Amino acid sequence: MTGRLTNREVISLLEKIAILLEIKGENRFKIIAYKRAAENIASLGIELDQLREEELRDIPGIGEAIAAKIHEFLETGKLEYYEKLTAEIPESLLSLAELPEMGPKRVRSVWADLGITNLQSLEEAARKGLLRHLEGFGPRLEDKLLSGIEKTREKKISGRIPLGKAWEVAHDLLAALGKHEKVLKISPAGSLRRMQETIGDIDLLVASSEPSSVMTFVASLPQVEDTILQGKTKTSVRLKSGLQVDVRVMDPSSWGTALQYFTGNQEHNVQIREWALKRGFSLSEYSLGNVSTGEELFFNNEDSLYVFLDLVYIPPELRQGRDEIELASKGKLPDLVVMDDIKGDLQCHTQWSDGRNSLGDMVKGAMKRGLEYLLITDHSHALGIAGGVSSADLENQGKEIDELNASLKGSFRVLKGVEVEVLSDGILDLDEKVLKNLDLVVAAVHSSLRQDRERITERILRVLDNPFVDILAHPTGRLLSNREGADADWERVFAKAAEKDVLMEINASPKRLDLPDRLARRALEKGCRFVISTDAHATDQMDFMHLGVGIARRAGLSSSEIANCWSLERLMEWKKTRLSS
DNA sequence: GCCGTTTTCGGCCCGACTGTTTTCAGTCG
Repeated sequence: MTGRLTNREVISLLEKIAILLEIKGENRFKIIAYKRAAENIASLGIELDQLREEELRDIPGIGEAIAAKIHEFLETGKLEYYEKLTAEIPESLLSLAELPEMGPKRVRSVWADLGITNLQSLEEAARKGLLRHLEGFGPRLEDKLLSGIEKTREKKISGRIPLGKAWEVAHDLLAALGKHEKVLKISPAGSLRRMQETIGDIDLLVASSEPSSVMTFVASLPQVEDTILQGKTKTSVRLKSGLQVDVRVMDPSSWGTALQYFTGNQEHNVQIREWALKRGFSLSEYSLGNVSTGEELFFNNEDSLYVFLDLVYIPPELRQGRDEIELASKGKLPDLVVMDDIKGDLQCHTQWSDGRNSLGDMVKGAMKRGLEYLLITDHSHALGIAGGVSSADLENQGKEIDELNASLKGSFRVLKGVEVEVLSDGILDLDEKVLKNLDLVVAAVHSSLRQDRERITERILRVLDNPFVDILAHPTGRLLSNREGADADWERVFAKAAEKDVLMEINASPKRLDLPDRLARRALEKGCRFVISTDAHATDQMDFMHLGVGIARRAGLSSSEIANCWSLERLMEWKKTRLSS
């Protein structure tokens, strides 16, 4: 056995195989199979190295051949098939395939005809004007490739951005577009609408009978750097921030099919179109065509389209190309939590530690957002960087909270809490006699996240065994596109959390989104219950709640499983029974 | 290479846009 391999490494291997096979010119369905397998692993809530080879085959899209390859790779750290493949097709061609406009055919072409195997030699050939002589190439493409190479070097082609950031950008664009008089309807689409944790580009769908006018307007917006492409119904622009925005304009009569198509994901769309075909209908973004009669059916909303196809409406967050169509056909989709279900926020910070606003302001912020209760959870003192509170501070804060509650006369309830630091051995930073006086206790790991799996797992399990801990904050500790989460054995963590009824947090901070949806789904399967918390360090950050709700919906969570959807009475009753058990 | 409410073999979504063409291939989603 070599060092452990993560799912990420298996996904990367399968993706590389797919691209190499494309360059090789293999059967395209074989290529799709590798890509599908990689995608399905990406949304898996369990580490592959915890599964036996037979169990790998239970993952959709993974059959005998790919299971055997994954198994070999996990066991030996190598894959003979891959080594043979790269002996035939140079691995360095993968870097060419990452360039915009360079797909497998063109990569093969420059390699086979000009012997080009890396970015430098491609750039040289383009500068010398050698590429334009290849079949299907020309001067325009040569220019595009050169600028693509340059942008890649300058890292100007932005990678995926966090969901929260994408919503900020989209919000402005939607507002601007909404003012255009020819815009009849407008909606976010794509991964943004599906609330995926990171977003590659922003997709917007517009209904209008004058597409060209709308698209010209889009290209003229002040945030736009340049127009990547513009056709009759579709335009893509790059913003000054580097982010790409795709706008598709459709006739309002096609709104239902168009929004369905443009929301995806790709795999869900493939499945829904196959599902429609089995029923004799061909689905496109324009309409649903009856294959035998040629009759076209139009849907002005998504709901009626799904219902026509003998399904119930599938919320965008569940359109992941998993088992959602099968569940929808049986009416077994979960009843997903919605923003209106949220009654309180169970993690926030004030000026008592590293928050920007006073306790009173945070309470006002929560009331303004229609909440009924707010748990104050300043950091405990071990987290020096955050100016954490001592037990004496907590006592004084408690008095402030009592006074606030007295003045609020029951219209809102401020709850006493803390985000208590978990030390490296799993011991808490505050005494039990302090913790037991609080309404709810949130425990969090902020340090030594890089401990090996056994050690960090034992550490978290010890926290879950502590009878005073009610909530485990941001369980993995990851920071999106910045820091990987802890490598804990989540199967054991979730089993223990379910046993002890410690609530798993879905932290809605755009930097975190933790638990991630794939792990939250797994936790749900293990019987866990949850909270969705903003972790607000200022009043405006209380608006992060919708991001957390999006992640929860992707995980298939209902309000009954989320403690801050409960009434205050039920929440406090729950706490009481925990203390007495 | 995967998969099964037409199938264990023969299928495996559908269209926009660009640059190269002179009717289309390649890329992208």
